[in-house]
Amino acid sequence: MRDVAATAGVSLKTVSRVVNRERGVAPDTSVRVTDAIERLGFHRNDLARSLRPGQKTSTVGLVIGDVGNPFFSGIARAVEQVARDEGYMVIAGSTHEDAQHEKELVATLCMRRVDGILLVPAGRDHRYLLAELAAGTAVVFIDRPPGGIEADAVVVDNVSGARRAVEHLLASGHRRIGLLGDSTSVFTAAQRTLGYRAALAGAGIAVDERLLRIGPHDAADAHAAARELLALPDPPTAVFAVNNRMSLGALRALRDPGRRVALVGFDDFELADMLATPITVIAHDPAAMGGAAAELLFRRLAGDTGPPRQVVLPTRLVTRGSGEIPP
Amino acid sequence: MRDVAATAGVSLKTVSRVVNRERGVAPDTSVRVTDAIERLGFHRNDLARSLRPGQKTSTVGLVIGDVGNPFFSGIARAVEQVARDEGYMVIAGSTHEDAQHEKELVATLCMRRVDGILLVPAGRDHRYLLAELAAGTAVVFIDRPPGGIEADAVVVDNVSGARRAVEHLLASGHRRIGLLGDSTSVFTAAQRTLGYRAALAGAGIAVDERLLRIGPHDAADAHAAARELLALPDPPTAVFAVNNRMSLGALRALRDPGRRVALVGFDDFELADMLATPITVIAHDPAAMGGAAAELLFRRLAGDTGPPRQVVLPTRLVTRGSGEIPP
DNA sequence: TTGAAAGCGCTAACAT
DNA sequence: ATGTTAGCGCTTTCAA
Repeated sequence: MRDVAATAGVSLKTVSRVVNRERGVAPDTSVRVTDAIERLGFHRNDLARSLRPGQKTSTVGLVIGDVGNPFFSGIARAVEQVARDEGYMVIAGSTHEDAQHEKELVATLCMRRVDGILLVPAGRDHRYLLAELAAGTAVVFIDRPPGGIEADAVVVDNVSGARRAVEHLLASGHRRIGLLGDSTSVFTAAQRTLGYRAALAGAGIAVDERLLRIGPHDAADAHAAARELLALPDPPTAVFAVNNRMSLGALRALRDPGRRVALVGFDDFELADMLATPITVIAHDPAAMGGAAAELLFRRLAGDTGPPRQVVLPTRLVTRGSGEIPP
Repeated sequence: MRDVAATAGVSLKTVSRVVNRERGVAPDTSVRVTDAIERLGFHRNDLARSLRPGQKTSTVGLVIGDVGNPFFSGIARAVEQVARDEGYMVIAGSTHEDAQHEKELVATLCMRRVDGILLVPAGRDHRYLLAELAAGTAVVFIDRPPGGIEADAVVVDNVSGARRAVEHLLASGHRRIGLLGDSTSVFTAAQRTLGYRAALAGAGIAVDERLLRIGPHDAADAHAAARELLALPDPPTAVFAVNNRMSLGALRALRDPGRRVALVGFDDFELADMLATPITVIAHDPAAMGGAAAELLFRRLAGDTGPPRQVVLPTRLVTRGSGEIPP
């Protein structure tokens, strides 16, 4: 910037004025400065800029489970869109569902002085965020609520969605319904398992714990777990998969044409309607969730200081075939 | 940091030493400082840190087409992984295949002083990067080569992959092969169209331009275009789709069970093997591409100053059924 | 082992 | 309409 000033024969402040489009610069001076900027290939250093107190970095942090998972990339897409409209950039990182990793990512983002953080938490205790919150960093939780602190959150109605799924299977006459449950440390998976239990309880059916497969975390694990279920002496006639990875695993295990096992999955996914047996799902909208969270964050950044808000998004049952297979 | 120094009763520099784990600090002094840091919830300001000349920001920029597209999110995932291992964060943005948008994103990243940029370019002219390159910002192109400048690039062998796809259809006896071609402004789509033409030329078949649908850009466009193809008086017996979005569109148009139209798509995708008719594809590995590009970038950041390198990754034909349907 | 002073690139406040 | 000065939070000499 100093070089530009020297080249244009003006002071630093004048260059600053031109760069930031402040008014009160003579047209010809402005042109001289613009020329110098062009000639020198100058870019304002936004790091130095945001060093001044009271300045924003115009950056938000996004912490998700895994960019490679379409559920999370759907969120990321929506967040990026909103951020872009607000003139913000997004720094993103994946936790791979590791609480320690989540903390490290958040710490790194704070050192980078992001104005706000959008967080799909992996851990359950977020008291480590108290200092940041107090320091004025806006934080909005996505998909899973905060633990140990009060903060904004946008989540899905997991329990009733899962309950709905299982009730749908019960309505078709299923009585032995398996569960592919992901790791209990994943909040949504735990909630959906509760919904599963609630539906069975509501129908007066005792839960057969042998039909529960808690623990598998990726599609390959889920595949193995689903095979185990089918290999039981008295296998389930239907399966509820708590998320898209579980559904994928289940699909591969269930495709054996000899047996017709019903399947309902939580999370919709691309091509679910194009499969040999189209998949019935509890659908919700990751993009809407990401968008709502981003909107909430920017409202905070714009000065909204109301009490923490919790937005709960609805789910809907999409029947496509796999969930309507009779026992 | 000043507060920490005051609280611990030491100088700024001593705090700096402790924070950066420099040696030459008495153990008890170090403890006092660490306590103060803890008590004050202090985080080093990495922005200020990287303001000093010669300092890195430990940040790389990633410019892709669209995080929501699994092809790009596969790249992003691999890049993030490598960056993480190197202690870097990733700032990402999507161009939505708009050249102007690409330039703006790159400019923003430069203002944020990223150490390097990984770029899936939307435009064809990258001379605007010359100043940055000269200023020492490392740039690696992904999926599409640079235009007008010399720079590292990791790409896929598009022409021969596409040629292979079409030759596979020709080998089954197809003579009227439609093309779903995406926008010509997308480099890979253009290259794959060349491969299509080359295969037909090699077989001595004149290209029927009415079977080419150039222009559709998302799956919905592709769906409409595929329907147009099928509605022709003399429709194609096979279709080559130049990328995953085109394949998705084609799929939905072709699922009418009454007619059996063969399909080969460029880009593999999740569940391609689980569809009613499993899809034959020209597969390659977006993650490998992203990973290789990131490795190359970090080698540059580590001081490698060799001539620009171009890495060309192979493709492979994966036959699953849709490409083996006879005419 | 510790500290003082200078300065990175920028902008806010205050001249001129 | 333009310039001067100070200082953001840190690290880098250099000195004690």
